[in-house]
Amino acid sequence: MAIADPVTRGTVTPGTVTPGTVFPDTVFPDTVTPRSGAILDWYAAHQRDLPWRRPDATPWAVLVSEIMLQQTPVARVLPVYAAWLARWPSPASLAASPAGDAVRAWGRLGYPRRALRLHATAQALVERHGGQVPASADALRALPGIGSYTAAAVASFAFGQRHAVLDTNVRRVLARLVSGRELPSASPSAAERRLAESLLPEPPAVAARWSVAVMELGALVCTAARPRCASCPVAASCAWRRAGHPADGGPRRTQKYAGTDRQCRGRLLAVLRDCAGPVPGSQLEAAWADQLQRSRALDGLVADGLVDPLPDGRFALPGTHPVPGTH
DNA sequence: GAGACGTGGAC
DNA sequence: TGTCCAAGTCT
Repeated sequence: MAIADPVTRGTVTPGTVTPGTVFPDTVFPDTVTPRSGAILDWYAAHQRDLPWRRPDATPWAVLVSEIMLQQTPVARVLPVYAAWLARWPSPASLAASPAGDAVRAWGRLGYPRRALRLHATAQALVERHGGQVPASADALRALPGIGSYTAAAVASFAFGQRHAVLDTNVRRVLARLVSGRELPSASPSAAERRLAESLLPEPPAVAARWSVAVMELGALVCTAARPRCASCPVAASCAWRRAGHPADGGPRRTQKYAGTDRQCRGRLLAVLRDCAGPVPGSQLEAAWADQLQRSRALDGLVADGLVDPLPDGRFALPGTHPVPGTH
């Protein structure tokens, strides 16, 4: 008789299978293969205890974590995440606050437009989804700041659905393990998406767990630099390792930061964030010497909705100060 | 599809 | 010290 253990072994028949036996991944189509089983086992033993992975994490909490984690290290997210959910435990609570409060609470996480979009998403959830986070990946994808990765991640991790979750970690693991390349391409291809879907275990709950397991493997073991192959549960079947760890193509374009508009925007917004109320233009002038660049950056911040220009010439975080004639 | 968009820790 | 890098999205 067959025994179904969806989390670790798939469907096996006692007497015909011994633990640790190596099969090609085609032996158990539509179930959990030995390779994915090895990753699931590794995850069970080595996963980090992160607040958004705990059973009491709400879909809203998972959504908040996914937005904060975009391009941002876990260690820097943790304290902001905790403070954010303590203050805004539901979409409705965030929607009821001014957007500028969200930008201020975002602190120095970076890419503050994420705070603005998360606030807009909270409002959309109240207006169109009864204040709830939708379980549908398509509905999630339609929300501001939520792209294909985040939609799949929330549908998987908050609702236990079966979606290919293609973040940079998963893409790097698959590039090495299956394609024998050191690094993934600049953006996910259709072939990559098909590959990720083909590797997904069939039961939705197992697929969701597998996705987070591969992400964790990429974050802790199969890292971009100095991968810890000696600690990897699937090193034996890794195409990149078997090929001798060939280095990927040419020079990666390194993005400058010092002296850019980006840095200037960051400085200006930091002044607004660290002041309780509106600030005069003179205070912003002190934050950046180059007048032309400062003016351009400030215009950009206003255009993005991150800064409100007040009639008296001062500047404020959005929605934190009444602007006459806007309603 | 290339470029814009923050920030700070690690090596 | 400078470069690389971290659970992407939008235009």
